[in-house]
Amino acid sequence: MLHYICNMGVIRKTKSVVALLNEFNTSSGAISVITLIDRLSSEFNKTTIYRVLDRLEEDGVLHSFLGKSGLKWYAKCSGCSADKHNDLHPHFQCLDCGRVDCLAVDVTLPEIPNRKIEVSQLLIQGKCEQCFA
Amino acid sequence: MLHYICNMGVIRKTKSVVALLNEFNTSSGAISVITLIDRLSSEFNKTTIYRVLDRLEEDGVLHSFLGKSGLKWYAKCSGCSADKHNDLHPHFQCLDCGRVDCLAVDVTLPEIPNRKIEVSQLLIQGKCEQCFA
DNA sequence: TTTGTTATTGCAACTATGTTGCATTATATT
DNA sequence: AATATAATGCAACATAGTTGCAATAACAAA
Repeated sequence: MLHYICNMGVIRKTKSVVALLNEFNTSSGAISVITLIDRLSSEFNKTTIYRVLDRLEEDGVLHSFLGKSGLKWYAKCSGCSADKHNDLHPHFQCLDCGRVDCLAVDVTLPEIPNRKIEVSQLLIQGKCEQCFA
Repeated sequence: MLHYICNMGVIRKTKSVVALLNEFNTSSGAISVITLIDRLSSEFNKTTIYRVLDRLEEDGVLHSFLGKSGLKWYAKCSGCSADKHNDLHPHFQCLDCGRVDCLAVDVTLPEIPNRKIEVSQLLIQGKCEQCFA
């Protein structure tokens, strides 16, 4: 059940951690914090949800990014650890159904003279596979 | 002085419009809404500032995007009108000084099968020309 | 210049997302 | 079982942005 609890550092296997990991294991794609709070706020305080997500991100289990309108989303990391983060893939948000996915695609950033690139965030919007009829 | 008031549709030349356009004419680069409110809130209500920025964007005078942490930024449009928006350039945010600029660079988006791309937002972060010693 | 239309503004109250401090509880270690 | 401390809940707070509405200002037309 807890596929992602392996080398989780200082994270304890609490009910909220289990419940949140379960959310990400039973659905592909990314989930917004708002959605998680909607689903779990009868069981857990929203502060707890924010903090557990923080910890899971620190440990490389999840990664976060901002969707359109600045809301925070989380998704399972593939190939990330607490040491190294592979967050540089783009995210795709469907303008019809709202679904958000990680794209397993390499982005070639443009050459920018005299600047040092450290992070990049690429959010692509359009119609997803289901809504693109 | 009012370089950008030309074909402004239904926009009236009010004091707040003049003041906001002046901010963008006296500085290159993008300005966050928060900064604009800081600078102008003794003269204008923040609601007014939000609404004028909205209108200027609708008219193609400014364009907006979200910086890191989801804050809204505005910058002068070059080559935009109320009809057509050329927002697809990336934005660069300096992690040292906080400065944000539009990059005059074409981005080649990756090919994504079975999806229709409508918008994309690319935020690059690192060290800007000044801070990159 | 005056008048009339309506776009624009200020204000106050509100919404929504996210954060903080602290006392209490639960987890893992010994 | 005892202990150390990570994790939680709660309440209060912080911040960005929005809404409704009455008052005001900009512009066009007379």
